[in-house]
Amino acid sequence: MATAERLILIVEDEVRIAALLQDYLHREGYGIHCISNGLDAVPAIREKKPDLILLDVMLPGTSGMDICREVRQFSRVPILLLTARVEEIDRLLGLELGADDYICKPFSPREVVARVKAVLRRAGTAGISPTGDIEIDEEKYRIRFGDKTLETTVVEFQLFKILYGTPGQVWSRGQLMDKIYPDHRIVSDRTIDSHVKKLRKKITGVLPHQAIIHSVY
Amino acid sequence: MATAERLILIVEDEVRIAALLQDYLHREGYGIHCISNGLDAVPAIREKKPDLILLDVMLPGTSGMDICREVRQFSRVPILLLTARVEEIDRLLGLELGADDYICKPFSPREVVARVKAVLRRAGTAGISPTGDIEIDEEKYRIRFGDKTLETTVVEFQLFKILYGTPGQVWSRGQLMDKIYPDHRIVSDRTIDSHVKKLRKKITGVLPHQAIIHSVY
DNA sequence: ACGAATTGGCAAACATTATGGAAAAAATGT
DNA sequence: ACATTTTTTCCATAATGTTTGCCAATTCGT
Repeated sequence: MATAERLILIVEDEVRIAALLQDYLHREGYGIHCISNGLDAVPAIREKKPDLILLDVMLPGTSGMDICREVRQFSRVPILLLTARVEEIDRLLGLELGADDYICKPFSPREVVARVKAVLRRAGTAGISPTGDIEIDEEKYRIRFGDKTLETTVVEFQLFKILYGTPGQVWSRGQLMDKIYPDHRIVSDRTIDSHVKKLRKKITGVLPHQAIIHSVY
Repeated sequence: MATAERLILIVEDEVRIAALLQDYLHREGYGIHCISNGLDAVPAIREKKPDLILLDVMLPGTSGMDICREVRQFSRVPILLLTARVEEIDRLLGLELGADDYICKPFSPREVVARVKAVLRRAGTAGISPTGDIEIDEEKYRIRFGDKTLETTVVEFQLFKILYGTPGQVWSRGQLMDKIYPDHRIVSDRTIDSHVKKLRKKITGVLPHQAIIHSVY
């Protein structure tokens, strides 16, 4: 099954670098959105809901580290930090910002592309989940909570990934449809309901007395 | 009831990295054995029979990939590959070495620990049988399970080797075709189905009530 | 409290994928 | 060339997944 186009948000003040990255990543088939000011980053992330963020550490306005921390309050979207100096990486690692990878300048665009791919591939599989013990198997469409495993179908799996990746966020049926169906296909609202229902059922079968997915009128 | 201590074999030439890993993993209660030379790896694995192997890809002596392949000929012990560059992962994934996971340098030791735990957990639940009771005869296309022997045809034999060498991994029909037919010949998908069917039949004839090959819808 | 709109749940219709049987086609041995 | 085995294709059926329509339950605005 094909996946929807991945959107990458680049937060980088040096225009030339941003353009270079945009160029390379676009060529790889990713959708790109660029931001040059740190202050605009968080609102843009909330709105665009990108699949991955390339985040410069040194920014006018806010620090990339602060943005990283802030984003982690409401989203688990993969974040790749760009930093000027190698020595800094050690420090960043210690800070446990919740970033998924780090790249040093000067970097080759190819390397960035490679890391983006790597991070996207293992998005979810890495055990960096704040909630604790969870593991997502992209190949078998399995989700493990602690010692219990959930077998899901493709649609349910995608749905879970979307919702899990954006805790506390509200999605409309239309938005979910756009995410799940790459071809902007139109299906009935009931379809989403149905999948949500099945997913809920499976989740409560494993985590009883714990409402995971909430509805907003 | 006491559990036997898990032994982890680290194959890494950079002493500082090896020491770091040893330190962290030891603190988690694992038994550690370190090897700095690729040539010593396979004999050590045969002798120590570790529960997991942390294997550097770049090694003096032999390549980690070769070691991985060689080990998979006689054991299904979980292998975690360490690699220097992200770009390399793409290549490694394509090679289908039968490794269980990949980690890029620079990695945080915490991440390694997390992945080690994850891989061991998977291996534990998957009920992987240790090396002993199986023997593969490349010449006569025979596979011996304990005291029972399986006579297979060439295609069935290849199929078995591929699947046996990569436990838990999901293969598409196309991937299997590429593996089985070196000349990139194109055959119908049903062909793979058919061989899988026959192989299953032969296996269940010898190991009843044991599903070995699973399908992912 | 009431009607309108939204959501939840179910079952049936529909679509896709897997499996097993059988037979054609190709390869192999005698 | 013939018989035998193996590989491949085709088909019918079963199993699994997806989507939709319907109606009850819930929520919202007035």
